Amino acid sequence: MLLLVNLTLRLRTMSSADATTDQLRVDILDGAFPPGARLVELQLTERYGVGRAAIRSAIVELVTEGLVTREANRGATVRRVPLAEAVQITEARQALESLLAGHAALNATPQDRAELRQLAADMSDAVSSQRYGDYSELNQLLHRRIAQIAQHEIARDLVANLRNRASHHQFRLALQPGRPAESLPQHEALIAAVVAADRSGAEDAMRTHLDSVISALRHWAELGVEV
Amino acid sequence: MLLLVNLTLRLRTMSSADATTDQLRVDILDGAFPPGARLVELQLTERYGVGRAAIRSAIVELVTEGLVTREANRGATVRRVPLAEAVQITEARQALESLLAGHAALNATPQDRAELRQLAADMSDAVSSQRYGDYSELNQLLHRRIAQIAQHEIARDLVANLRNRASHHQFRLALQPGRPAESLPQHEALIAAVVAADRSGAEDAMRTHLDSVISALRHWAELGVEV
DNA sequence: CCAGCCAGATTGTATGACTTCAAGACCGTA
DNA sequence: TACGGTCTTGAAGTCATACAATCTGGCTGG
Repeated sequence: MLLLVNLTLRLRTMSSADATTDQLRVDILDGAFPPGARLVELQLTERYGVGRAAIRSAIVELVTEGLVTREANRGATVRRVPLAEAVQITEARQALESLLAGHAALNATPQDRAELRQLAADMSDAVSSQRYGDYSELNQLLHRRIAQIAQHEIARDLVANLRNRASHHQFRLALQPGRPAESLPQHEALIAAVVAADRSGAEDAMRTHLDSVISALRHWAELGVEV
Repeated sequence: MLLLVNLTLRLRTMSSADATTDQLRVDILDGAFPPGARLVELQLTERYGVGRAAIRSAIVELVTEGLVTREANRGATVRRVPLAEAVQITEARQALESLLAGHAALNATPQDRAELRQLAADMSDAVSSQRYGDYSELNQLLHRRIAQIAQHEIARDLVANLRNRASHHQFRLALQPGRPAESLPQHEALIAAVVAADRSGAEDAMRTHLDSVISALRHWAELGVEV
């Protein structure tokens, strides 16, 4: 029922331009348009079967989201995010996700806490049986659930955008050998604190977790790794 | 010289559509379009002397910035920000501006520190001679300078946007009697920590300062104050 | 060999026409 | 009078087209 309402609400709000924006965003995040790819308006009108107006609208929106850059009379390209910027993005995420974790610790319902406990078990299983793809998905799910539980729309939206911006680096980092072993206990500590309604504990756990992501990124930066 | 380069760079990037976006944003923030005002595209084309496309582009951008809402086939209106949301916005600012204050403490040059000291003196003067308008401007200047000194573009941009979103409430709060007397020592502590290159001190001072803003907003919310 | 110029490609912008939608006016009936 | 449905209208949503401005790359002539 709620789902249905939600669906019709989305349909009501979604013009073809908005739908095009979403599709283009997904295509960029999925790598269909890799960083540096040119986004030529006419080509996109064919690809998505809409007019140039819709394409321009989508590009404007994605520029403000930081996924696309535009030069006057030169056109739009998929933004290439340097490692130094990925570090800043993750620092901002750290500040905001700590806030979310703290709120989640306060607002979690008994169902939420049970679900989080289950999630911790699933993550542990995935790592011990070396299903790293599953672990990566559970990882993202955890961050999303924390954000939902916190009931803090402002921070949630900002974090979602920041995650998109750095998704390329985030993805590469998750593939790093040894990362799961390092991050699992951090995630477990985070979940334990949220389940225990320990606000400052949850904030600290999230901060610590993202500290380790940041230092991994910084480590790469020092090695001169480039995209 | 640097200014000139910057200027031409802006001109190169600024199409009339982008300029229109900036003007419309300023007009909204200045109150020329108060919260709830309808933004009818045809009227705006006359006001700004540009085509409908430019107006639509501006509206799309301001929607993603959270200043404007849009309903399908109904049009755009200036967003009305409820107090509860202003609280969330300020909480997010707290998280991000603490980060900025910490970085500013690390990155400030001797010139920056001298300037900040001067700023503290000016603020104190303004309050003691009851020039509250000046104090309010110096207040904004301080936050902007801290953000510049921190050299953290990601957080700086996010905070600038958050400030815009809540500017209405922020403005009303600044007019509150007793606010300057409460916030002045907090600002002085913040400046002292940044000048002393005390990272965690600066973070704490910024957090404390915005804590007092948040509780003032919450206090209003409980009184049932509405916009 | 190179400076300058021309042509193609692409964006920037405006305009007109048409469709879709929602709100309010209008009208007929009980 | 009150209710319910239909009609009108205002505005957004979309597309096609046109033309100007600008960049790019290649060609040409000295």
